[in-house]
Amino acid sequence: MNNKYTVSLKDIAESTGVSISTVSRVIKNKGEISDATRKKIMNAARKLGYHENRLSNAIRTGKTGAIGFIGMIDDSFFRKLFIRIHDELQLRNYLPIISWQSENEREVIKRMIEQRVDGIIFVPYFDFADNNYFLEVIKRGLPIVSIDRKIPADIDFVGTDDYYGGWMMAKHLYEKGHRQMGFYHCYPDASPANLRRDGFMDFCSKHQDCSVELIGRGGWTMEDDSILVDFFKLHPEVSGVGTVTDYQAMQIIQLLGEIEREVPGDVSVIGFGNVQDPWISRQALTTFDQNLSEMAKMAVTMLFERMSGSMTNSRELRIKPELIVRDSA
Amino acid sequence: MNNKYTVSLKDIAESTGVSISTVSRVIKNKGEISDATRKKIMNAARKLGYHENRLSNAIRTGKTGAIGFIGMIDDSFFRKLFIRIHDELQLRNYLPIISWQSENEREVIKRMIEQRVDGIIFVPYFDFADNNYFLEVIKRGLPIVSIDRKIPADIDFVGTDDYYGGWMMAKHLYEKGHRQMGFYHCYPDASPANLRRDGFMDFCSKHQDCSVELIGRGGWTMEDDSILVDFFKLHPEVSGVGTVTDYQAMQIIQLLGEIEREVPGDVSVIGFGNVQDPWISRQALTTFDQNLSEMAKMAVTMLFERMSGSMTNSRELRIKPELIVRDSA
DNA sequence: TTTTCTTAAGCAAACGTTTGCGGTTTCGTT
DNA sequence: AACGAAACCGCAAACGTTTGCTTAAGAAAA
Repeated sequence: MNNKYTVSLKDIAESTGVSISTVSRVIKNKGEISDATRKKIMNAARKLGYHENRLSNAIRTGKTGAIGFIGMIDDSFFRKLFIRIHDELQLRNYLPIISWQSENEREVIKRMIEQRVDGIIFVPYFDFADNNYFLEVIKRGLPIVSIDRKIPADIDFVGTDDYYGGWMMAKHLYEKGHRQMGFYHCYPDASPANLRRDGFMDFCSKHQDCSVELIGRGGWTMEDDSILVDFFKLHPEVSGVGTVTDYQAMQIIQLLGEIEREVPGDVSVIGFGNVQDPWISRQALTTFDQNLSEMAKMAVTMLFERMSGSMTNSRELRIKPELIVRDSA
Repeated sequence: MNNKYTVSLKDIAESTGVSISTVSRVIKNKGEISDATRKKIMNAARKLGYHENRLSNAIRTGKTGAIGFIGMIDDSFFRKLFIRIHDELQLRNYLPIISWQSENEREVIKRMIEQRVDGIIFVPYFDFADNNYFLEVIKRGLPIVSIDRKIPADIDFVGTDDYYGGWMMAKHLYEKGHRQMGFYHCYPDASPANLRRDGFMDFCSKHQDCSVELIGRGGWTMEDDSILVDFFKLHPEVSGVGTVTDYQAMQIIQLLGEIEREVPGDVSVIGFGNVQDPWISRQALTTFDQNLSEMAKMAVTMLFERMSGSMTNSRELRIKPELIVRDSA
């Protein structure tokens, strides 16, 4: 290292007049060292401000102590997920390297391999199409686990049981007496959203006295209020509404207020995600908790299992979301 | 490396029958190589899936290509800041290693030094008290820049001109005709919040026809609605309210609605931060933009200047926030 | 044919560690 | 006094690169 601020074993060795090996043994507390030299070396190390050099160890052992996290943390869900993953990694004395790219993940993965991360946790932003490079990387054995959204590759996966969530959402509304349902669905390309919709629709199909209508078209947030307004003009009988995210649910509740429909008096609304940002609303939202802590813990556990080489077949783990009944449904 | 999935120059050399040096020269495009061997080596590299090894280069040059980011990204402000810093780093082909710790930052800094990051961007969570270890690290020359909150150490700083922001906040209300002001202040330990308050109060003091009252006590969010309700019972004449964050502003606006005071008809409210989460509110908020892109760019620029060793004295840069007039004031 | 020049590619050292092996003390026993 | 054992510590190789120096071979010039 030509950095003036990094201190090496060599520096300590030279300042104390012993060999590098001896210094290493003292620092690592291995082998037999006399008390005199041990003290001498420890003092020098403290004085010089020595810090273990993970790089040179990484070069020998192949373990950098860094995990790559690929995923945009703009969204509240992904951010919370990342925070918990960070905490799990911190417990294991690992450090996360995080990056993302809007168009494709190729460059980011490449860059992380260059940095020799020990494994990658991958949260796809889109449903994944071009995965040639990805497959190539996996084939060579880089430990990877993906979260939330399954990609067409044979790798470990941890996510929410979205279909179950959608099903239970409809079930709850049904048990509360609602028979005319609406499902607000705006994520045509997102498999978790599609699964929730499928669960919701399937429950309704299975019950003859239950009807369901799809609300919405468009993108991630509900920019165009008229979609919902028009829907309720057309279907004034709908009294139970399921959504894909808490944000949608909140927007819908606010909009319903503006067209003089009370929640949950006239219409019940259920969200998904249990985001609970303190400012999101003053109306306590009935929603589904995705148990992010569990997801994070399982993802990291699976990654480390794969890093230790103990697993062979890829696994898929879907955590059941938990209904949180509050005031909106 | 004992990882089966990493490919070294040696692997390429062995598979093509040339020396490691030759392979290196081909990969790095340095020195004179015959077309035949160049092609042979390039093909082998592609086939084996070679990726540059930053670690072994780091061990020689002292440059890892990784930057440490220390700061909790729970808050929307810090998250957006981090996202922009990430983008700035990505432009320079650097990767961020991110971590934080609730109690103190000592362990995190230590861990990042172990990882031999080339520099650290530090966003203090609290106002910083115990900085012995910190100073020690800085003294040895690790390039650091801190953001948003100044810490008692002689390091580069980039932040918002908070005092100016508070001043302009009051000025805008004043120019809109308000003479009875309130300032909602709930962050006793946060210097940016204190500076905004100071600016706000000072403006009011400088104008004899202008009175100001401090609202609030407590933590980060306004858990206790009664604080505000009581305040307006006591001071019904207050018509202009400044706050420290957009979240506070939004909560206040919502609460004002509940006690039948119209915004901005009866009371004007200004936020700070221009968070603009799409779900934060349907009421367009008058607020101050902190120009996060500029902050991120300047922080990274300053860090790289220091990394290149060109700067000596520490610098302090405060970016003026920009008033964004919308519908709440 | 011999010398010089150019081109192409290998050798070896260095970066910071760890660790098996071996070497040198020191001390206790006979 | 001589021996053996234990305690302590250094040597050197290895991890993957880069790069100045050296070597080798072939071509051009003398």
